[in-house]
Amino acid sequence: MINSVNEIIDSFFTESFEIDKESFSKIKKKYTTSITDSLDKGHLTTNVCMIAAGILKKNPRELSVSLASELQKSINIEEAISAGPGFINIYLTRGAFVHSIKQANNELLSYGNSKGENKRKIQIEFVSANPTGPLHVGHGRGAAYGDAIGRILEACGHEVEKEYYVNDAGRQIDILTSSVSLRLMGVDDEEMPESSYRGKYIAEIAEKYIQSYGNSAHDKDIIMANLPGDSEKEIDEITRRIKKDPTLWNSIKELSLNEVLHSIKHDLKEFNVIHDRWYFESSLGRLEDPSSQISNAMSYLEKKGQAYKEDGALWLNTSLAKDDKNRVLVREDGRPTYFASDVAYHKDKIDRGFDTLINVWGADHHGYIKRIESSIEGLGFDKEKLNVQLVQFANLFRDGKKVKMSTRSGEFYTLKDLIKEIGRDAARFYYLSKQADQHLDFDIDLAKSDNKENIFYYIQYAHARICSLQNKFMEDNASLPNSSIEIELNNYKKCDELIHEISKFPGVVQRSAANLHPHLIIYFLKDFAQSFHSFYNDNHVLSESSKNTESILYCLNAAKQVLANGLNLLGIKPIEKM
RNA sequence: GCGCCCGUAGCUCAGCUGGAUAGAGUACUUGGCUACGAACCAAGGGGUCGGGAGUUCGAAUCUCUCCGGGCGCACCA
Repeated sequence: MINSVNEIIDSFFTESFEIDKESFSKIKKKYTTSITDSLDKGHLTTNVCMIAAGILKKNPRELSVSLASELQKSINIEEAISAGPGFINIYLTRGAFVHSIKQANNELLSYGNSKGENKRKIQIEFVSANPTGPLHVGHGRGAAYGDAIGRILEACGHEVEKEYYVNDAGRQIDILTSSVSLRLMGVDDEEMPESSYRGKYIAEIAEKYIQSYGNSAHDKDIIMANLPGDSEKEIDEITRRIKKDPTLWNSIKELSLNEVLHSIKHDLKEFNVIHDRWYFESSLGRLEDPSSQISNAMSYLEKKGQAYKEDGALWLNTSLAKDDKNRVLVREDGRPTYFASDVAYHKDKIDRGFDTLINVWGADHHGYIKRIESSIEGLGFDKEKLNVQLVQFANLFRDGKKVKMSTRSGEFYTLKDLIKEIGRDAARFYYLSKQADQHLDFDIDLAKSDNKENIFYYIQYAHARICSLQNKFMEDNASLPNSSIEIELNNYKKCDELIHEISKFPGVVQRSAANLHPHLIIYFLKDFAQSFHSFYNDNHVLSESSKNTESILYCLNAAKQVLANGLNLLGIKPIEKM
């Protein structure tokens, strides 16, 4: 509908005025026709006259009066009125206005989706937590966010691949392996080094290891003798000693990594988050191997003159792209930095042919963005391909107090705990309820409460109420109604506000996709639920005349579809019965 | 010092590429179940959108500047 209005507007300007191409494209670029926020301004509104007035040096009011009379000729438009400083408020014919009810009833699950004129191949990399322990509540936010934008982008016609980058090659994995090894040697809670992982899950992994391989531990007295005082050096020295038995090391490492990955995958599945691909850092290969991906990436950068040797290390000239300083790719001693792996990984992602790479990162990584962007430019690609979305940490509150979390000691509130306490869908909902790059105070008590303050249930309640009405109706009828005849004939108008809201939904989904903002859907659903509850309270649907009841129910089915589709885009299952 | 984010009602927050009288929830004061689910609805008060300047027909929204708060700035991962 908006498109056909825009066509009239465009031809009005191109045909009625001697207008050069440049001015017209300026107007076309700036003006908008949109659904009004409330019905007292009509159904649609456009600001084109105020935009054009400045460019054509005309009076906006006069423009709007003549454009309004032009618009009124359209068969879908009942009336077009010039309003305010030069807006045009458009009243659609009854048929055009109620069209969205039919559309939602016909398209069902795909109502709100769009075809995507510029369909892109998009990769979203998210969560990517180091596989050194269970996911905690901080990871949950990134998981919910990445998954939701994936669903929303797909609904807008894009091709989306979701990926988890597994850092299985670095020092953190060494520490994990050492931690498990120490447990196997019988090191107890008190004795565990400060920098080791000490959570309960470490002991559980050790237990698993014993079950599979028996207890073939290192000699505790040798490993633990004369360790350096500095806690970081201490754990590294322990690792060095344990690694002297490579067979044992590798078997412990392999089992530990598998166990942790298994639990991460399990938690994500419980959270309704599925990654299409798990990409292992180790698959980039080693620098010693000249045919590995990481070697290829490094030599490619060197050949292009982007990387250079200095003080025995290999540096990337990132400051050319406005990074503060150049960064080391390969250390003096020949070991690659984490950055080197990341460069190689991003090269691989681009080589795989994605138009857009969305990286969902924890906010503490924001200093890292410029560096990666520079490396992408250094590789000869447009840095616009990369879109980094930062996710701020979520603070949990219970009884008005912040829930404490200390990661190293292992006493932390895991994602699993959260799902168990408030449920998967409520957790997803509240993670998504605020723009991702802003701090989120996650109130556990609120998420469990059962009043309007808990907007998750407020929205679900609207859906459940419609289901309940339908069930009641079905007690005496064979099937649900399939038209809104009384509403179409304008005999019943009390649903109008709701219909107006139904028609807004596809636009909300598009905006949400364009900005990568799932929370826009949440706030829309909240307002939408409010419109419904208000209608429901004022009107007793099932005691209307049978014609009216049927028409209303057909309309409410469209409303139910909007609620369901909105929730589905967030990865949340609509509730049919509270 | 440099970079990123934030500052909107007492509190928690919405506000889309600039648009018409700045919105919700909560709290406070009231009213509404002999009807489909009261986990609900309705009404009221509450604001110099951190301050200032600029761009514009029009600014909470864009630009600059100042103030206040948070975070990040490794040959760690």
